[in-house]
Amino acid sequence: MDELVYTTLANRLRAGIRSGQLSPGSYLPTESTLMREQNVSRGTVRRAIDVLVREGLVISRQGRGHQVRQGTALVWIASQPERNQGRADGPSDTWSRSVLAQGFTPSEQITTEIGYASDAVARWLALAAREPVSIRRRLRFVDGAPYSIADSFYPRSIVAGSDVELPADVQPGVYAIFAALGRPWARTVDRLCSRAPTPEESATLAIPRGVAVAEVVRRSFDPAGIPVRLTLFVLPGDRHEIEYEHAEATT
Amino acid sequence: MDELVYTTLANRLRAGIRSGQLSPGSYLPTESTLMREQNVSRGTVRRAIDVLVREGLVISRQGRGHQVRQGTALVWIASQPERNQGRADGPSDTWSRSVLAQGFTPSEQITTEIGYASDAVARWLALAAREPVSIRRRLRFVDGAPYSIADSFYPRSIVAGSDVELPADVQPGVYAIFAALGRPWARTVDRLCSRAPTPEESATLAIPRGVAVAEVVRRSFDPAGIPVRLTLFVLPGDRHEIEYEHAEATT
DNA sequence: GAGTGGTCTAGACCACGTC
DNA sequence: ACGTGGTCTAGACCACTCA
Repeated sequence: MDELVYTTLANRLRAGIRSGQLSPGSYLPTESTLMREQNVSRGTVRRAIDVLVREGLVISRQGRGHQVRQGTALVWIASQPERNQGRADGPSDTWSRSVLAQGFTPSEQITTEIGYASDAVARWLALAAREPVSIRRRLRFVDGAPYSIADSFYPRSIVAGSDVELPADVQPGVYAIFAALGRPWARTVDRLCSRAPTPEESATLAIPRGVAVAEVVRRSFDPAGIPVRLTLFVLPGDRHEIEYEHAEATT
Repeated sequence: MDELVYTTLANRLRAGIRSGQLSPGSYLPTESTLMREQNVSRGTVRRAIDVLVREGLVISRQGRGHQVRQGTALVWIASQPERNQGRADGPSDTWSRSVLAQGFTPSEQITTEIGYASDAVARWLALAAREPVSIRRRLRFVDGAPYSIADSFYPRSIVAGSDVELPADVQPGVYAIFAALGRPWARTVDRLCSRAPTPEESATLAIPRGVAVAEVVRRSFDPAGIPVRLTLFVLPGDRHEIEYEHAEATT
């Protein structure tokens, strides 16, 4: 069933990685070595390695070699997104806290801009196309390496002039500001899909060729059921696990 | 920035698909046609098409051609998994109900077996390795086509002899049975990751080459915090969106 | 400059689907 | 029998890294 040459080679290499024979951080034999040892052509060798790259086991860099990835998948806690807003002890958002708890150093680069809603954003926020929105872009880093994107979009009709538009950690939290503006949210829904990254995402997040990303569309609705906040997360699949807790599992 | 030949060709084809020029269900030009028209070699043509296959836009079949996929991504409602258990009006599980609501026909093929916990299952269920578990495998279909896998694992020490071990839709619901056994669950946590499918998954779910799957590990805990149920979902990325609702989004 | 991986070509054979 | 895509080979040139 598995007589395919590149599959067998991929399996052989994968076994070496899993068994620890090829330890994380070390390099695979070079392509020419594998060609010689396994008596296959370069195309076949590259195809086998490509399988491992797409599985997130191996990182390839031109001029360097094919390196076994360090297994550093972080857990992204998606539940209760606002639980820590405005806390005094340490960073105020759930993401930073959970990265810290896993022994790594989180950081964020926040920029804000005023723009017009794209078609997709308008659809998610139930706005007319090209209505003004306040955009808050967060590029997240773990131990200094780019990790994920979290871009929030707010209808300008709600947040114009408020602190939400400042490019900094918002105190005492975005939710509090929305509550003060009379538009607290009462319900949040996430929509996930996995897809191939766009070229821009590959570049800013340094996503290895072939790795998929999870895109999370998070919308928050006010008590009247109108969406007041949209956040788009882009989470590279090779460094993320996502965790959700169901609040009430019974009935 | 994008001078790569295969990338440009992929972009050109993708544009044709998005614009509707290449409508869903129709076939791309054959590889030899593209070679001739674009003046590139076969390897480059195949690489470009491979990009589209991995994005879930195109399906390739030997001897047939490269076909534009029909866009039929269903939404998988992950929240409140037990809400509909034991209902009389229609199918009892949330999945079937949501597929019906989206205008498709769900079906399931349920098999049960008694086995021993693998390392992974034992770890998730906090069991010793190779402890006996009751396994309930569900292969789910939409309009007759295989769609996803949902395999549940229960410690045999809890469910031995109960209706959970029957290969049928369980009445009045698995939760009710666990409650009757004195082990209702009080908390459910999902862990998601996206990865490449195993060869078996590719075969049973007919996953096109290169498409990633989302794996969802769902665990339910009894009031003492002991895991009593483990369900592993395998959801091909090209036909699924996953939706979570946050129960309490405030504070 | 030597060696690495990244891209592209040209050609071969095989497996599958259709006629 | 023919055309399709799937696999594999051999060889070329380029871009990058590192000594």
